[in-house]
Amino acid sequence: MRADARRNHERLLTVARSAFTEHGTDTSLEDVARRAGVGVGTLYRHFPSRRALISAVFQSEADALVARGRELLDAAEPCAALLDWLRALIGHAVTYRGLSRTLMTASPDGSCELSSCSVPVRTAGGALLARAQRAGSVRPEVGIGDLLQLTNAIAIAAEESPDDAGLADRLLTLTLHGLRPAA
Amino acid sequence: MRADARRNHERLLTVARSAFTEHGTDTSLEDVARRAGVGVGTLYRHFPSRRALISAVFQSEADALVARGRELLDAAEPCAALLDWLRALIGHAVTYRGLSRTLMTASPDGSCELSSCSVPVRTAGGALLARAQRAGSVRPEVGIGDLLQLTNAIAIAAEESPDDAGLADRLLTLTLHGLRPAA
DNA sequence: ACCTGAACACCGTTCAAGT
DNA sequence: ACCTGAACACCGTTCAAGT
Repeated sequence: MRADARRNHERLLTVARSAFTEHGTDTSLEDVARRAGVGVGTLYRHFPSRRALISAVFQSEADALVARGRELLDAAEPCAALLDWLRALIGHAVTYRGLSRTLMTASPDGSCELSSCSVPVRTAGGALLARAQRAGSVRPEVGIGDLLQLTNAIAIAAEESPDDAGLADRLLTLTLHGLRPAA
Repeated sequence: MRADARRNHERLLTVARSAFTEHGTDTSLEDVARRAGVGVGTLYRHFPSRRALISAVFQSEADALVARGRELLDAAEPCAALLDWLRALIGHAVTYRGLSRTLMTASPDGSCELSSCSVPVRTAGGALLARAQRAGSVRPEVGIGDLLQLTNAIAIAAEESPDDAGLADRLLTLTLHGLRPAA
């Protein structure tokens, strides 16, 4: 890659990250290009679709989530570890408004642009869930796919109610109660 | 209201209803106007915003939900009645893709265009929830606001996974488990 | 090899002119 | 009193021309 191309690539990522934080992932791509000091065409050359750009921006957060998941596998309380991790997931989703929506549409197999983010995240969550299930603190019939969809749904609810700061946590707690096996 | 104005109003409602069913509530308003045989300006005269149009279309479903809620207040099992009603709510939301999103942003007080729909629905749900709580089958600290936000969130997850027909039901079941008081 | 930005298509919304 | 549709603003995406 040519030096200027590489610089443009990185500039676009930086600008896109802050634009997504400020205005959500639906922000104007024209605006991103302008703020990065490049033509729109250059943006499309580097990131052929909005999803590709979102994916690239989210990649580092996804890595962090996977790393956090690995740490939490050693935590004392498997169920609390799972909750912590889901909270972290929601935190990322709320930072980039609209991300949850994009993640929800990412198919579980590796077929779309978001797979490089969503598949490892899914795997990390799956490990935490399985551990909590082995410990008997989560119902065995719950799947990681369902749990992630529900968590993303909660993130969307939180995005839409910015004035209710505790909502996501309350809904997550409710969900966690639902995960516990019947007595 | 003049006769032609009344006819236009009804035509717009009919067309909007089917357009929302086909393409979701994000459908092109220009298209709705065209299919109704009126100019765009006429659409805006009758419904000054997209939300106003959505609200008008949803009004009759909201009425139906309220009626269903009243019936279910006499059902034998308070908790099962609540579940039935939430399922019905999700059904409406899935029919009009995007509706849940709009409903989620409707404030609980009567301040926005959607209040004429959302407030009565909220009240109906609140009655069913309160009954289940009095019967001791739902945790007392859960509020109707949180429950509706979560239900709408589940509806969004279902919309985004059209290939997984059972998703909404599974997530709703999970939630209902969470509502049960700790043993 | 990469970049630019004009060009095209599309949509939401408004408003002057018409009936 | 109501309707029409052209006009404006905005955005996503493509591609011919430039370096």
